[in-house]
Amino acid sequence: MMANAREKEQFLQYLRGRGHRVTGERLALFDEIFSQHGHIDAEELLAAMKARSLKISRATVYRNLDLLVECGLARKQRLGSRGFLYEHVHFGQQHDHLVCTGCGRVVEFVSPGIAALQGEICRAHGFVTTRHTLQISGLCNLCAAASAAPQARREVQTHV
Amino acid sequence: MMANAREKEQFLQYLRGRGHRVTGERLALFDEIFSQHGHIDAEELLAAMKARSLKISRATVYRNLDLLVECGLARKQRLGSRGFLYEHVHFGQQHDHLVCTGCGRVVEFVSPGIAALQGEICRAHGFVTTRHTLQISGLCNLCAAASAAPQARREVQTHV
DNA sequence: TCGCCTCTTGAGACAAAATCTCAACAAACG
DNA sequence: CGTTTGTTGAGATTTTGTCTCAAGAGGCGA
Repeated sequence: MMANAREKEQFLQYLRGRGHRVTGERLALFDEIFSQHGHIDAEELLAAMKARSLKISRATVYRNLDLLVECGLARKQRLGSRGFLYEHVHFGQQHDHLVCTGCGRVVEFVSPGIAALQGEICRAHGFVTTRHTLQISGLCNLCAAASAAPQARREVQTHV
Repeated sequence: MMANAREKEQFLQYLRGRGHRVTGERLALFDEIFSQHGHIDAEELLAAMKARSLKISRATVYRNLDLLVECGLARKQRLGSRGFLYEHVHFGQQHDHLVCTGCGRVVEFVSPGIAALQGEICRAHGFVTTRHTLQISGLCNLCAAASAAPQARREVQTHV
């Protein structure tokens, strides 16, 4: 049950260190996002909390999700065409995303090689790599097959 | 003036091959996006066309931008927190983006190394790399400095 | 513990971005 | 040239997220 003790401690330190208040809503939101697996959007998070009879408003969810992102306990990303998705972050955890532009499927991956090159590129352009994010978009095998099939008789592009 | 002749030919082939009609609006939109440099959103594109006294509606701009993306002549990406940005694509051209999450600045870069690893990762997960996109988010030097300064006296995190 | 100060919250208005509706229009084709 | 059917335009609608401001509550000193 205390699986997120370190993260919660980090959250409390962050709040106090910044002069922010430790409210019931903030703690409830923390618990909720750390009980969720994978990516979830603000609206779903709100619904999940309402379903548990927790009283919290949409505005508060949005505001405090940004707070969690600021202190590094959550990531906020555009993985699909719709809005932002959030996911909680554990100590030392780091992965990036492969997103299918066809069906929206998200695959997590870890690539030390890319991480290293990414660091080089950031440095070369004067970027700081804190809280960086790397995202690759493409078509998953199913969507690639689906999009190729209906155009099977399409003329071969002679250019390139 | 015929600088985009190959691309326009590709567009016409795409339209005819799919049974789509070659309309004045589609050609005008093609000309507009290929006359623009860098990233531009649908609304700006619409405004630019209106400014040239071209008659076209918002819905048509959105619909046909998607068409251009489908045939590979444009890229549609979320580079900022707001909506989508579009850019035209030339034959063989390929670059990726480094986006500052602080100020929204976008830097284009080319990294053969990352491209290769990206290909490997896609293959490993059954993704097809056509029309792929790679995006790195971070903080540019200015934003990093700005965000570090006000918190200079912040306690050192003892974890990790 | 009490009370004050100020930050935070909630409900709904508001704003921004993109899609949808459907009648009028026009490209393609014979 | 006329028919067929994909396309367009204007505005309503949906979606996603932010803003407003009065009411509520955390934190701190006494």
